Amino acid sequence: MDKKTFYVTTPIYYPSDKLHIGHSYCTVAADTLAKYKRLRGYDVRFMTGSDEHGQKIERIATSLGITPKEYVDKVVAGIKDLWASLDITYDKFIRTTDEDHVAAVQKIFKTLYDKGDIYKSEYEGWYCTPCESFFTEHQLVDGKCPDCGRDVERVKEESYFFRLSKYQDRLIKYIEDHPEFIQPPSRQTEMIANFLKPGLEDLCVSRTSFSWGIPVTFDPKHVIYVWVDALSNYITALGYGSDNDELFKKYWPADVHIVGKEIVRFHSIIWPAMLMALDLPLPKQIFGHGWLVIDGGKMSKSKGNVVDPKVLIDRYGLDAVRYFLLREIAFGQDGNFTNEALIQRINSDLANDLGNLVSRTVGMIDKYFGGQLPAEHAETEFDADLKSVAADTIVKFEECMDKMLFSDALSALWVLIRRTNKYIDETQPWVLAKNEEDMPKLAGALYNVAESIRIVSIMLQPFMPKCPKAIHKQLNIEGTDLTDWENIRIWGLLPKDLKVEKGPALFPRIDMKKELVELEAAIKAAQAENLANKAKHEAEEEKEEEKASEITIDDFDKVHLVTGEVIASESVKGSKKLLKNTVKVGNEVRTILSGIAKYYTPEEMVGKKVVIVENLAPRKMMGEMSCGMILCAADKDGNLSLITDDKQFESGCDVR
RNA sequence: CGCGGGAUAGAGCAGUUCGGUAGCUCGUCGGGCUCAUAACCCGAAGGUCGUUGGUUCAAAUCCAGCUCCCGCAACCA
Repeated sequence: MDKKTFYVTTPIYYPSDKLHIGHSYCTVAADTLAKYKRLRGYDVRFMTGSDEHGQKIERIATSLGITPKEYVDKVVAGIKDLWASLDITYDKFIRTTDEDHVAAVQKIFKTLYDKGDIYKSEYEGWYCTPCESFFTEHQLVDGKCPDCGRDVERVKEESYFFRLSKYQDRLIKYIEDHPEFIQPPSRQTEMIANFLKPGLEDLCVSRTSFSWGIPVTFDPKHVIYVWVDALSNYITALGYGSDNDELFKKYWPADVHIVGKEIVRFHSIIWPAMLMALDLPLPKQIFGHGWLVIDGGKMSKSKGNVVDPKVLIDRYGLDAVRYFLLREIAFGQDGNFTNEALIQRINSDLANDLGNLVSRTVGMIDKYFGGQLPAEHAETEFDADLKSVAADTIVKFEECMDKMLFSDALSALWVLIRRTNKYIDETQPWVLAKNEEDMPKLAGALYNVAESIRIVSIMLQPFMPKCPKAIHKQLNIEGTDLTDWENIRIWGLLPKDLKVEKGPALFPRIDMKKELVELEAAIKAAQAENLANKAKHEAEEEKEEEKASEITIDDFDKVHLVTGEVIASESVKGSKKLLKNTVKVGNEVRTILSGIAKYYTPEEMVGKKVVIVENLAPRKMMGEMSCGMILCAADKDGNLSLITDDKQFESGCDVR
């Protein structure tokens, strides 16, 4: 008989920037669910990917002087890297630039057009020329562009529209008849009250204002806008609309689309309407998870407070990061991300409770029995309760996992871990070890602890890729069926004469005070690097614009360039970038501050014949007046190289 | 009156569906133990459950009003 299938997806992420910890959160949750379902014997299909079209990508690529495809190729490589470092076991990574996706989307668009669910009309809205962006009435801020604050103009653009309004009543009915469709329930309330009840407008599904997208086959000046392009990925990735739709037949409808709360709307209204239009079944569930918030506010690039998951993984390992994300925050709600909480979780839950439990257990078997238990065991009065807590934990854990209550599942699991620690205190192996006649009791107690650890390790597997394996190695059951879910309820499967191998600490304790300082510095450094990259993008974008506009010889004459000789140079207090240079220009001596400290030492500067902008308006920097500017060549990474006078003329020569 | 979420011990949260002695983790204090990663186990202190009013024998929970915080308002997980 065929196994039951389970199809789970994450959103496809927009590669306009590096992904942050929030994206990791969503993907780790989906991966944990996928791993759990595989463990429970399901035939799982787990998909993630990237949504690569659109104006924003086009613009970034242009500013970098590369094609959009070259740009997204680079970002996607980074995303795949990140997923590898978190052990994300996706079965398929779809890219909306994949050929088969493009073809399928074009087919879907045509089908909907032929059906009359897509029609051609005019899109009317406000247009900001400098931003090249359209806005609706609502989006404007005081009647001006929400991005740049400049005036906007009323424009009409020919566009294709999807008859979203047609499906409004069917959607309301479907959602009301299927209370499990939108999770958690508060999202359902929001969707109905906020969007469905006020009425749906038809949706603009094509654009002519940019070209980086999938062309409409029968009207190529239009590209298909994000809705049809991106949302369709969930079925095109299964081969829908291609010659081979076996996967589609097998896995659709999806069991759950895991999405962030801000895009629940697209997944619970637009996407189902599209599916209805295509006469396809709807996904069984849309789960809208919450956000990781920092200092009470959302993480955003403009605030510069995004957390780079790589930094955390490098410092603490993927197990700890995955555990923290799913334990600390109730899935479906917002939760705080703080460095303190992260380290605290690692220390109390992972190092103290779990890591130490394994360590003390294996340590005692080593110490009292030379690493191998004798086969003769005796019971203690505490055994029954430990076994019953273990049994209860399994039931609770399964219930929580089925409802995607990851945090509660882990919380339940830790009840068993603590109970096991307590069992050690109750049985007092160190006392039993003193009497020869208590050896069977001692062996039995340690055996029970090991069994409990085995059961814990089975439940841990979906959450942590590494730690359960390390435990199995220490218990000598790596790769056996003792780690399968089928064997989780049977107490006593470990060999009676269990042999153990002490390993390194699973989660070393972290010195909170010291680590906080270092971690903060590491996060800041990563953020600063991101900001610098962003600034570089913007600078290059500006350069691009400048290049485009030609200047006349008169314009050039305005800039007065002369040669000068650096006769003294010193670093500027409080600045890492600036050098204060004393420059001789003919008979004149002037002070010029220059941001080249990273590339030249003051000693190197002295004696250099440089080119300066003589008539630049003086400017104060770091408390010093700078008169003029020293010219440098800058490569694409921002490295600087002085422009010098090849024949070493006297200083003060005109440069033209 | 645009919509949604939130307000519970020093911190972070659960409990609110279907009213009935206020619970968890961390932190603090005290004790126990010594196998272990200064860990583990036990105990204690600490809350007028945002605010005002209502229903009820009984309200964190139901109803009405108010205050403050966060988010959304057509692609930020």
